[in-house]
Amino acid sequence: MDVMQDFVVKCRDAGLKVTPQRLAVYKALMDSVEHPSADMVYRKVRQTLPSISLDTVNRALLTFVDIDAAVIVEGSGDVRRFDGTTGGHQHFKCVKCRRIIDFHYAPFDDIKVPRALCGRFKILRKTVYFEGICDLCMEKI
Amino acid sequence: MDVMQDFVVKCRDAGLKVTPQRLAVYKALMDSVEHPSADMVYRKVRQTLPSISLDTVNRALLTFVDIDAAVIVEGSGDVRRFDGTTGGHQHFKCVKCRRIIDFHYAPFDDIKVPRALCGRFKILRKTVYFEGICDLCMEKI
DNA sequence: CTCTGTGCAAACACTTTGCAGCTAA
DNA sequence: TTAGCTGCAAAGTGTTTGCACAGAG
Repeated sequence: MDVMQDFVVKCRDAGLKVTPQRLAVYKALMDSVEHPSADMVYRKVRQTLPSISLDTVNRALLTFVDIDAAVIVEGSGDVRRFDGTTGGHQHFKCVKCRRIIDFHYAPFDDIKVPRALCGRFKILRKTVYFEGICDLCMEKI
Repeated sequence: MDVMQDFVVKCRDAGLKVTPQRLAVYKALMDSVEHPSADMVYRKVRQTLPSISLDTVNRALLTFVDIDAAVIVEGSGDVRRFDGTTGGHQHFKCVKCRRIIDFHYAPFDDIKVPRALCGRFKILRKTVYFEGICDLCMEKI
């Protein structure tokens, strides 16, 4: 299955137009491993689409979140960062360099929602999230 | 044990001065259940200390995080919010009204860190975090 | 007395909004 | 053709920084 093709289908299903900008933003997001901010995506997209504006990138990313084609990475008070891979992994964030690293530990994939919660709220997203100091930053100390 | 007394000790241990501002900010944070932003704390503190500035509140809160007297609540791209209770509970956040609700489910208190991670990184914080739509917002739909 | 903390103000970074022209469907 | 999208510009919001003075230790 082609990732870009899936994306086009997702847009169509949501009644969204498939524009060159959206395609470029999505591609840049999917090519990233660093869980980029809007600005990081903007810089990358400009290499192929120099006329695009930061606002468009921002709006595109937020739209992707709406249609479940991306997620906003959880984190403690920092710039908003995105992830084009919407499931099947967890995040570790370095509090020094702010690098976000994916990891996958199967037991965390589908953790149980306490009864007290699922009765009262509609749970849309469940995450396990770690913070700490990464290997590279440890060396520097 | 007195919470404020503990705080004073924590400051002293860290070599921080115990100022009226810090005491007031800490008290306001501990009296809050809404996981306030700097601005929310600021408004509350001004009722008792009208001359305090937002910057001081902000700096005080960040200092508290440094000395482990508070944590920044995890969340997906939004204003920074604080919690004076540093452990023993988890957070649910409503994506509509941005309300943050504490819950406690014992199995989440001390989740296991995958071997692949703890070898490479120094883990400082482990959280389980849920997002969704809260009871009040469900009614409105 | 000394050195940290505070208040003020400005700078900064990120995000959001309004609008006119453009373009995918 | 036309509803939705883009680019530009400006405003808004939240956060950080520099500095002189004040106050805790």
